[in-house]
Amino acid sequence: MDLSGYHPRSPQSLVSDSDNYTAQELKAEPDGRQGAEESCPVCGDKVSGYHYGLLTCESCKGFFKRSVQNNKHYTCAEQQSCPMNLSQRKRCPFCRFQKCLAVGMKREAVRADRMRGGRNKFGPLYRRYRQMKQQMYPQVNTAPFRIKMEATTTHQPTAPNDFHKTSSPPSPSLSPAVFHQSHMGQSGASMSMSEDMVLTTPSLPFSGLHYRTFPGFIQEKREMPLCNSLVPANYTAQPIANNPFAPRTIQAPSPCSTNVTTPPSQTSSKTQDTLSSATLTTNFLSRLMEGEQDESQLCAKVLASLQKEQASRGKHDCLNTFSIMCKMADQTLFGLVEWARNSALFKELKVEDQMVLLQSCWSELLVLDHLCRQVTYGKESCIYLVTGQQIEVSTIISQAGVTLSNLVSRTQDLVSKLKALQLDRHEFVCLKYLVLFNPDVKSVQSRRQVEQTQERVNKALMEHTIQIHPGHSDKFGQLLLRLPEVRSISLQVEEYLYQRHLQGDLPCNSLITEMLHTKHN
DNA sequence: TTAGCCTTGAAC
DNA sequence: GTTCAAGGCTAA
Repeated sequence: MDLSGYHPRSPQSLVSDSDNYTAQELKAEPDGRQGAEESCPVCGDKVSGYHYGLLTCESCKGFFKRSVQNNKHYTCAEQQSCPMNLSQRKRCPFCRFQKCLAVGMKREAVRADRMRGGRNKFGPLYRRYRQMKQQMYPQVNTAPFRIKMEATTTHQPTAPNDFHKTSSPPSPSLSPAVFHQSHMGQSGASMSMSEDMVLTTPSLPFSGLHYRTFPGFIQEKREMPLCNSLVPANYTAQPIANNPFAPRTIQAPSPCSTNVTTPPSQTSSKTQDTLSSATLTTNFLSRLMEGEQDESQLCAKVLASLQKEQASRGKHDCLNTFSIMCKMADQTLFGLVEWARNSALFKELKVEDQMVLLQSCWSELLVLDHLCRQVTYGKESCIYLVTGQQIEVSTIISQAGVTLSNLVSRTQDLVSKLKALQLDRHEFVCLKYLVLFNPDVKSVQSRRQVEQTQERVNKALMEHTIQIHPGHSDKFGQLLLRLPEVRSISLQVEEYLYQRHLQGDLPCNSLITEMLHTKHN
């Protein structure tokens, strides 16, 4: 196993003991988010540290260990969906163990030889998780945001499907987003990030940052503290005319209540077979959609990160535009890594394979993410940033060098093609999975498993395009034909970023830098 | 069987 | 020498 590839011991590495966010720190820090006493993802009890792959409490650690060591086979007396919390965790070991596995506890971390002490292969993984947590939930409570914000135009955009509006306000703990709203308020704003360029937000298509999401889509049900509470329980998203990201006529059943591995019900009718196949595809796609990150949350994280970065600098030491862009990309990348890590399909892979796959495709995922944002929100002549700001393509091209201009042009060309194809959200997610599950990556151990998943996603994408766009028979092929260009752009991005890094332009303590180093080492 | 505390030992 | 995630011990 070679984990060093994923955690280079370079001087630029983020990973250092002083940077690590230990379980002790997690418990001790008074900060409202990261420093808060984290709760066990299985039962909600207080975590005692990393156990078998993730932060859990002492009792679930012991329970998981006993279950695996003694090869326990529990049964559930109910419907295999027993509530799991501090007071009820002892009631149903079956559901408890299932929850342990579902949240990502790893059987392989329980030692077969029962050897005590020492560290295991998950050490680097734990470090990575801490690092991600630190980056994704920075402490931003008190430091003033020193990026200059200037209100320019009064603008109160209306969301096309703003069903969150009447709900309760977001949690006060979401300080970055709250800050953003209170400072940008009802106005458009420009962010003077450097002397060389000013980004403006002349027209945001959403009524409020907190409620921004892909229009027409129900919020993800799980792990969505921001939006989940804002969606009425009985809400059903309605398709929006001409909105490629709106759900179509085929309504996906709740992913929680369906089992994609369940064979179709017995029927001899060809029509029914087709319907069952369509349902299976829809269910599978729904599962893929489960882990999609909410755009507003990502936006809040990016803003928080920028705020933290700026707060740590001197009053007259503003981030330049390139640094801000890098920071945005870095936070987006953290989000993508988190997305992959939370994916049920991805979790089935060995940790080593997860790492090499992510290491191989991170830049492609970034490019795809960017493309999706442009297709969804972007205007023809603007680039839509993850922060909700827009920047004129002509401004970039006039001020950027040859390589960057070329990259922007190529990307915009691709955006145009994808817009013409009316890429929808399901298709976009499938493309991400196809890129992630690449069996051709060198040193993948479970190649067959990766291959099978890729084939499965491929099939789902094909069936989806046929179901949703029956009049556009070649859409599937057209979508796949875009992937080599995505790959090509991503390689050019990597090369460009590496050159900027060698020139000292890239922030050292970034995930992107680390990824670049790993590749070049 | 559970769960809190203790011991261990490789990695740093 | 320190850290921290393993396994072990044991009272409830």
